[in-house]
Amino acid sequence: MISTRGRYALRVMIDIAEHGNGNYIRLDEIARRQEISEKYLESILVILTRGNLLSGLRGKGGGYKLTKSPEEYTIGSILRLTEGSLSPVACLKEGAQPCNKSAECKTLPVWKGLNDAINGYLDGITLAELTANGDDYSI
Amino acid sequence: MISTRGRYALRVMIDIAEHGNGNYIRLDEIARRQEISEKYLESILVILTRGNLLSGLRGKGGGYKLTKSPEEYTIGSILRLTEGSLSPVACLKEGAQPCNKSAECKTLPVWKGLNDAINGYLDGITLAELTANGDDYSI
DNA sequence: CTTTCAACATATCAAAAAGGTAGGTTGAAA
DNA sequence: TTTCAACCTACCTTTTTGATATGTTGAAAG
Repeated sequence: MISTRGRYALRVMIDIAEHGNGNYIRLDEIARRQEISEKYLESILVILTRGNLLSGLRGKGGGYKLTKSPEEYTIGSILRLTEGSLSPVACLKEGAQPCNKSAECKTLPVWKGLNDAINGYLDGITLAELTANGDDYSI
Repeated sequence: MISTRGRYALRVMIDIAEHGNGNYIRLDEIARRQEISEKYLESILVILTRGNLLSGLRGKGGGYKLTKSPEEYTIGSILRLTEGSLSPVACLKEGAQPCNKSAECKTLPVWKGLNDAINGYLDGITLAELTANGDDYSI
């Protein structure tokens, strides 16, 4: 359900939040710390950068840093970007053409409810709550 | 996330609950009504039968019927059987060898909470609530 | 102003999963 | 003993996942 792309993305965001302190961090440093291959990690950082969750800077002193403070990222926003969508079924994805049987579909309310449960849960947690210096997020 | 296997399985269970009335229903009848190919549907019914959610009878007058009343099936139990698992990550699947980094894993609590949210929601709905004659399950 | 450094871009690839098809076998009942 | 319909095994195509390799651009230090 959640692929390595999304899981790694979340780990990376935590890593940058904890070690960044507003400075740019190099890709190879993150890769080493998180034990992810540099090349695969790069493809994930591209997504996060294009989605404006991170900003990248080239050349000496370059790397990646957060574009906002950890409290402003929900886990849902990170995973929706990297996974493409968190919808349990295709017909609930953003921009999906509506199913012509949606009126009589007996299962649709289940998927809608599940969708809300998933997104609601993940949007209730921020990146700050997962970092060492963040608040504890246990319920 | 939820594949056609699980989605079809749920639709089929609703179909049998609504049209069965304790009698055996033939596969081709369900396939026609649900507009699913007989062969693909067969592979799904095998899973439901092996998992004892349905019982099958061969020969004339044969088919499939529920093994218990619709109120006794949770949606979660149907989907867990057909999808294999509803865990958002591999390390939370039943019988997965525990990750050696689980102690320091900052993301594990997120996955555990998500797992609980998903299974809790889906185990809170029964098959009876999705059938025409069942109760409305809206919250 | 050129060298260095590190992000950015593109192309390719193998393995696994999803989704579906085909044909034959068994067992229950008429 | 014939018919019917579930059951079983094997195969196949397409898509997704999870990478790897090679080269290009742009920012900054010297």
